[in-house]
Amino acid sequence: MNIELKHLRIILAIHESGSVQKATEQLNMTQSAVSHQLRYIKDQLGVDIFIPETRPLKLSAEGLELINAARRILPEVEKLKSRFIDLKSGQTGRLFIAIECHACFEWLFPVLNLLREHHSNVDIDIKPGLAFNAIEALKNEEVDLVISADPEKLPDVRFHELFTYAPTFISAKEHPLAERPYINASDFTDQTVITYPVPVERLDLFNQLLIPQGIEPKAIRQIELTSVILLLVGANKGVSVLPDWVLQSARDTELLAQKKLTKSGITRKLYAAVRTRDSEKLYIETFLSLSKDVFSRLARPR
Amino acid sequence: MNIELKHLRIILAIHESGSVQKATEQLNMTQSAVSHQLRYIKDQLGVDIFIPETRPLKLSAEGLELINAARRILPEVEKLKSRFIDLKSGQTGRLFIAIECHACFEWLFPVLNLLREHHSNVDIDIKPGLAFNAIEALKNEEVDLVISADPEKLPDVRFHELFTYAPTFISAKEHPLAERPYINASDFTDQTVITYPVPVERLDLFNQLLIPQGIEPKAIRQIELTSVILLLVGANKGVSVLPDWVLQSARDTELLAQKKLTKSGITRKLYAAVRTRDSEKLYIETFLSLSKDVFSRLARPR
DNA sequence: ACTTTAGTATGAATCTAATTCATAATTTAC
DNA sequence: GTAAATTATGAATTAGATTCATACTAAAGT
Repeated sequence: MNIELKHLRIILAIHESGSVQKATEQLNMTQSAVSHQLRYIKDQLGVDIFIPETRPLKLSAEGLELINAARRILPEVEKLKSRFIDLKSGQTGRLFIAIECHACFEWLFPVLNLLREHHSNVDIDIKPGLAFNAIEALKNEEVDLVISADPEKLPDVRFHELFTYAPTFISAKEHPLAERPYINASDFTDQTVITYPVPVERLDLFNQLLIPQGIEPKAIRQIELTSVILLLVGANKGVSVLPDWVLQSARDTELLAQKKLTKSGITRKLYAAVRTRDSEKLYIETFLSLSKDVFSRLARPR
Repeated sequence: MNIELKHLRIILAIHESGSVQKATEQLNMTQSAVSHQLRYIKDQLGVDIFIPETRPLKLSAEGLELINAARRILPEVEKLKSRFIDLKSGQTGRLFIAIECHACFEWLFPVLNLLREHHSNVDIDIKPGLAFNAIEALKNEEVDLVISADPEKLPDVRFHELFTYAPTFISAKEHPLAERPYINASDFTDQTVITYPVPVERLDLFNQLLIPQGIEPKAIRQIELTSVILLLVGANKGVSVLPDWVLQSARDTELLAQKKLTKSGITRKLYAAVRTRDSEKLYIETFLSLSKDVFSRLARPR
């Protein structure tokens, strides 16, 4: 016994319109096609749905049951379909984010709060602990967006540029290096560097400057909170390198000296990586534009 | 967006078995067919159901929703299908009965009580007020079975013979006609005849004997209850004609004389008329065999 | 009761969609 | 890295659905 949704729709249309003829319109079928299908359905179920040779067509006892079932089942299917329309367009969905850049919490939190206001039907969350292999997690759909500074050319992943920033050296004002116009890699050899508690390869200072030049600082001290890093540097317990926008938006920077790295300065770009097929989803687009908004406000010196 | 039950079944089978390959068995499809369908479904819904290039196949967030929906919808459809299997076989259904023969209540009630015991899932009822056009009501599915003494040759209706009976004359023992070996039509001209309250054309006495011979009795008195008719006849308030089995099963017949009608006697047959397509339904068959059982018990003189 | 009209059923032809076969491309396991 | 298993794909085939033309049936009008 083969019964499909199409058949339920046909039976329902005939019953509600009162005749095969009238049902043809809403079904977009010819009278003949409907009639053939009606016969097929009858053969499949083994019983007459409509009492033969009556006009207007009258449901049989069995037909009534079929109608009742159709009225339970079809709305479920319609709900499913509109759910998928929403999912596809990004009215609803899931946005799990992995961040490779530790300082990014600073601007990401406000962005997500705004995003939640715009898209209350989207499940938004930051997934920690995936930073090292975030792009892989993106492909596996463990996460849906990765904040990364290292774009790759991948067929299924698209990197949307968010903004440019400059990793910037900071020290206490009384620190000897505070006199320099800029800081070189070699200057770090006898310094204690304060960093976020992540592998050094993921820090701009190391992957852009120290590792390429084979230089190691005297000591590394790992601190979680940006404000504590600023405090320790201000107290001359070490030096650090943070994105310029962190410094511009932070309070209590009057004790600090800020210097560019290398004579020409280092600049980096942050990207939001998403699966290509998610790119045009509404909440992804909103995320991108909100990120730029929030960043431009943060980066504006106070 | 076109989505059918077939598609839900395919997705569910793939997910539950873990791979397209394994799903082919329970779907009775080749791997290629499943793969083509999977692609079609993806195109229709506009999203990936399974995360591409992973094995074992892993559901995407959207795929999970689809599975959940399938698990809601498919059991409903299965329920519907097994309901129709039951309906077709006669495990369940409706048995509305029209009776053209008024005396038939006598054996019909016990039959229906027994039938209810055997088929608790069948909705059994007697529909009064359809007696004159009962076969039409049968075709229109207002009723499902008609007790009739007048079989017709119809394409969609089958008449199952139930049993033979003899319309039998009764009078008080002291009544003049009680001396006769048998009763003729002409004997009724000066009699008061007690009948059920139905049109005379539907009474055996009239349609078999009096109307063909153009004879009218002196008076007709209509009484609903068989026992009251017997009482009145016993009290010599009139004569009557009832089926022999009514007389054989009734108490208080010692005051009555019973005579056959005409020299050769009149016999009639009762039939159960059902729509041909219902003929092999279980509860119809049970009805027929129970009717014969009950009748043979009733007709056995006590 | 007969004729007309509207609706329904049906067979053959046509068109569309599904399936198969053969084979390529991927992925996993060793 | 190679072999084994799984999945994807294109072309050919098959099955299924639809159309067209027309026959049939039931209701409405004369």
